[in-house]
Amino acid sequence: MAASERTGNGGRPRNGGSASAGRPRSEEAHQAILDATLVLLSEVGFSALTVEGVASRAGVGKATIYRRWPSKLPLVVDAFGQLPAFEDADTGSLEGDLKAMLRQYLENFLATPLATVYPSLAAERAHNPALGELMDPLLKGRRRPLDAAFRRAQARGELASGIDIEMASDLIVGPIAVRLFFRGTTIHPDMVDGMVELALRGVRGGS
Amino acid sequence: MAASERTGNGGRPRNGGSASAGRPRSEEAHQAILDATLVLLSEVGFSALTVEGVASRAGVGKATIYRRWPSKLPLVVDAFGQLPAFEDADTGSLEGDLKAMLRQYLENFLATPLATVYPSLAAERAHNPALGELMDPLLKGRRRPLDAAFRRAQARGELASGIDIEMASDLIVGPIAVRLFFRGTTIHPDMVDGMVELALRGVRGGS
DNA sequence: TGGAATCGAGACGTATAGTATCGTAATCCC
DNA sequence: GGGATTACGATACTATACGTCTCGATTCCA
Repeated sequence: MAASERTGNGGRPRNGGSASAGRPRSEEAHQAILDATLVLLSEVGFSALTVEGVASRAGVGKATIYRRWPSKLPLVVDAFGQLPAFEDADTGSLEGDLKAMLRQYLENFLATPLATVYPSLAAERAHNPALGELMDPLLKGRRRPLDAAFRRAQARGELASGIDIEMASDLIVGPIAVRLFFRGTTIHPDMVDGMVELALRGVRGGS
Repeated sequence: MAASERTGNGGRPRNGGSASAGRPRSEEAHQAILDATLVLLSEVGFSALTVEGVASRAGVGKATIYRRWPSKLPLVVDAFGQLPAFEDADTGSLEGDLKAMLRQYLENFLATPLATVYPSLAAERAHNPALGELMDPLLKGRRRPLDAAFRRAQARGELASGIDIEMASDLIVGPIAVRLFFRGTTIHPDMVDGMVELALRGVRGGS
């Protein structure tokens, strides 16, 4: 899988364990390709991203790319894996944790052009189950600090233990995703606080 | 071919108001193109949708398509406009309204392959501002019944008048969009109730 | 009846995906 | 060291799709 090819030892020969002579794959080229992919992704977006463009920007031949990734999609998935994710913040309260993490994530990733990879991959996975399987572990990992905050809150007794954390996490992330990607709205960092409060207290609870 | 060629709004000539001789645009072709677009969209998805495929499926020439839509994207946007949206439900309570509307929308649209148009358009708009402007009125219109339910609840005193309806609406729609499009999860209609309750009462409010 | 704009069909040029083939360069094994 | 093996960058190649354009025929208006 692509995953095994980017697990640190990127410049590995094709056969992981068995005998392998010959020139090893260049780790430099590997990283240059991923970097170029991210740069181009933020410059022209996913649909205008061409493999030839990546090759040229990375200073490698096309074959060097196709030797590592079967197509443009897994390449972008791997590049996606190098993007900043949620960073755990343990402030002592659930509300504080969520606000801090969302602010950080917003400023470091969602507000950058790189964030457009997200809806592009979402669009593709709908008709490409293999892509979904490639993405899911990545997505899950990226969101882990969020789930951890909910679990800490439960441990503190701050949150009912019966709460469905997955659903709660969707409730926090969902509105931001919709605004950003579907409605094309920019989100001011200050708006994050209001959103978190609304999600925590509920629409009906009133502010 | 003896069909009545109504010069309706759909097949309007290039010049809206001024004099126009010549054969009028075929309303049949217009609708056939939109229909074929939707069929193919659900069959192969957006990225694999080809204008040639649409032309062939609709039984028209490519020029007939490009005469009406400058590119594939606006065509898909127009087709998108023909898809089922929220249907207003006035049950007497906000919770009832939301549950009913979401269930209906889920079953009539989100659970069908047609729903994949959504993330595709979201992906494109990120790097195509013109598309965003084309979509926004459509999106706003589709969500209007949802906003209306919130306003009714406010009028009944069921909901604090200070609530930001746009944000509340995002809170309802967001989790579903994230599950469906980003995480690739299917949503059982029964799950809608739990989501609405969580959004209304808040994560912290209780079970 | 003639002008105008349409129709379906498809040729055309450009661009990109993905494959295959160059000659060269790096590494392993003997 | 030397030979085998594999990767390297570069580029030619096939196939597909976009968007433009032309064709003769059709349909409507004046």
